[in-house]
Amino acid sequence: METRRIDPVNCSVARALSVVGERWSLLIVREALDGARRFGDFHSRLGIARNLLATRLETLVTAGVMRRVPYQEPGDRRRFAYELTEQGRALRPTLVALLEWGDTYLADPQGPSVIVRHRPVDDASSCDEPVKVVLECAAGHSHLAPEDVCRTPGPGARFVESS
Amino acid sequence: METRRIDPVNCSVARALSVVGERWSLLIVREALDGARRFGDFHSRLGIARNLLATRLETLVTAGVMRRVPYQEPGDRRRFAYELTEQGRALRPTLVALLEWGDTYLADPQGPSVIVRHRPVDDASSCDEPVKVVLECAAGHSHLAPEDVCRTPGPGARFVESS
DNA sequence: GGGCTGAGTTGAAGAACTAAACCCATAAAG
DNA sequence: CTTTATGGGTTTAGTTCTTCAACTCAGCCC
Repeated sequence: METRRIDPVNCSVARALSVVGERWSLLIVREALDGARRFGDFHSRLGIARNLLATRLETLVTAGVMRRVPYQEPGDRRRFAYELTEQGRALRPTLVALLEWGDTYLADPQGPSVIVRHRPVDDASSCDEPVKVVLECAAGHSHLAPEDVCRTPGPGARFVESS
Repeated sequence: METRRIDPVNCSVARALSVVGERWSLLIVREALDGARRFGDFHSRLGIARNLLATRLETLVTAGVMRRVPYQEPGDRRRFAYELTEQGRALRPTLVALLEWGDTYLADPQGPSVIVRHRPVDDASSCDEPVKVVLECAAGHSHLAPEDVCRTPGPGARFVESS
């Protein structure tokens, strides 16, 4: 029997992974969300090989996730920093989801090493409660369980035949 | 089989990525969420090399993301299928977040190829609206922007020296 | 000039990925 | 009872990615 299925490779998940699916990309984005800006920041925080860091940063810049901005500190030469674009900051939910999953199933015996809180950086005034990622539908139903959702073809769907 | 696992940083994101951060792992989980069960399902849907699929499935099984279950179809020999554990199904929000990010920034010109809807598989009765992932804090503030959250140390935090 | 620092490059070794051929057990066909 | 087909892998060979360490380069500081 032939069935038509959504082409699994023509899919935003696959495209997203082709940009941030490499071993270090999401960790680089995570450090950037946490304030890393310079080559050496990323290198020393992550322990990634320098050449790999260079090519990853370049990949992320050409993909539009990060931006290479010149800067100059007084009494120092002109250098480059890497900062997230809006596209890069939009990866926050993905990282929170991964963090939550890791905390739940691969936890350090001492508990999570990082907690994401509801507070803009450098603003001590707001609510500060831990943040979770939840699935919510357009009709307003929130906290959907993984079983409560399914994939359906969208306008850009390609189909493949399979037996 | 020996698995490498170079815990780069003590963080659940890094630990999560050491399980599902390899090139195909999340796509395998995605196909499983969409109903793939057998070796050949994954192979034909994804086009992944067979040996790699075999080791990925083994990795996912030993990591507790999938389970290897024997089954037998009438008039056929006993075979094995791979199904997600609860831990594996819990990756749904991560995949929805990646899908959303890909749809927003790497979209196919025709629009998304996949839409996730609020409906249990094979239940035509429920609301069917598209699903999004949102950040929500324990105090009930919902739809937090990436800028509204920050990382803070948790009970299991390790600290490293850096200059 | 000589040394130091941040920001990379280069190169060799090893690990991971790909593709294609091969293997094995069962079952169905001849 | 031999042959062929099929699902589910394993082997092998070749290519690409990662890693680590060593090297370069430009500008500041003495």
